[in-house]
Amino acid sequence: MARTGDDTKQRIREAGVALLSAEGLSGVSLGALAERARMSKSGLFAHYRSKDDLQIDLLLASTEISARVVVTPAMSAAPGLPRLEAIFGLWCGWSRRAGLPGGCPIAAALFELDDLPGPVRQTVVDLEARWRGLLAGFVRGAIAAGHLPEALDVDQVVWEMTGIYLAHHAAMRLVRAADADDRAQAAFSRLIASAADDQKTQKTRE
Amino acid sequence: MARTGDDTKQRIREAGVALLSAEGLSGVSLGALAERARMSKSGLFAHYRSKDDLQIDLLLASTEISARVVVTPAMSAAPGLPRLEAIFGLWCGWSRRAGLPGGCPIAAALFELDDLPGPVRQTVVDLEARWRGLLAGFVRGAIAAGHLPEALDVDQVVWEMTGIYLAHHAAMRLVRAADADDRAQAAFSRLIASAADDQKTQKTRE
DNA sequence: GGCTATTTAGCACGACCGGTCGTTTTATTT
DNA sequence: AAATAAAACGACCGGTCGTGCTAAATAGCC
Repeated sequence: MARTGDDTKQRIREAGVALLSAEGLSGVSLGALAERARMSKSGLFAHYRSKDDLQIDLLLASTEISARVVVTPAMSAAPGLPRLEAIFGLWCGWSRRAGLPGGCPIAAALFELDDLPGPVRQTVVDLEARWRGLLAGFVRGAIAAGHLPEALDVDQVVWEMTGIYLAHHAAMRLVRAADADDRAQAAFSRLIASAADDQKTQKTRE
Repeated sequence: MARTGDDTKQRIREAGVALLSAEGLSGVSLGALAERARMSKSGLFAHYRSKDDLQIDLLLASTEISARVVVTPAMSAAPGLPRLEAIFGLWCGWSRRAGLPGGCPIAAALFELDDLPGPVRQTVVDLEARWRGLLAGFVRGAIAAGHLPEALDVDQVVWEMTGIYLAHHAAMRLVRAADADDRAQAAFSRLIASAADDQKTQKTRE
């Protein structure tokens, strides 16, 4: 078996995710990626059916990495609120910790594919929904552990966590603000403190 | 006097901001914009020194619109907290209210120009800083009016408002979530409520 | 070593990119 | 009506884009 092609594909994915992180979806062109993977444009293209296919594969590869450096390590924290706090801390700036040269590829793609339709956009939407569901599970875990009130609007908390993450991304990448981590942590702490007294964020709709 | 060229430039800017809103900076190519402004590529280009120049002009045009539909109307609200609440409400989804076909051009550019350097990026950074300063002024206004505590960390509040705005943008444009406005409003209310009791968000550093 | 399947490279294509050219149209002034 | 200046035009430059088609290299198996 020992097919050589798998090694090459691995190389492509590595270089591709790095490029995706650094320059966004629009920066991932066949030529640029081929150069970085040290192979010809057509040789690279032979591994994919289309550019959409490539982009989707790179997005999936990104989530595989994030699962490895964000979700898995968070599971070693105690269930409930500690685990929720762990995953948020690991989430912010995970791309840096994963050795990527730029920011979170999915966050960038979120804004890049605003509304232009197509399979790539759908992939991003799906990945985002899945991640949102995963976060919601962590929040529910904190509720089950009695650390957060039953009546909490889980989706609202996840929604606001996403906002903090996006602000962190922007602060890090665009403004290059050194205090981004502190700001994000402060915002998250306030969110949790506010969620803890069920007065403020209790569920209003079904 | 009565120069014809100004009308044309006006048409270019209008079509350009619309295109920028719909497809982002990368969607604004000379050819595509020329087609939408119903003129030739070269005729369009004659109005600018370079593509960077064009993009910068369109970004400025966007802020002019936002100033008209966000800042100005907010000034008619009572000074202090009401005015702060007004500008936040007007901020979220302003592009839709301004008749643009897509989302906030600056927010999109924020993520599109992650880190690739150049004059366009610098423009976005500057515009963002200016907007941030403007928001900070509104927050300080609420403090001056006695609606928010003196010890409040103003920048932190602005930072979190930005997060809510970005989450709102993503929810509207990507997920097409119908409840984006409600979510944003709830998050903002919680932020203000939390800021009102100075325990949580008091200034820690200088 | 030769056979065959896979993997890579080479090459060409049409479309579009940002940008420049000389020319034609349009409007203003005399 | 003639002269002049501004504005828009169409053609075209070198490049890069995504994507096919074909040939060369490289592997595993007998």
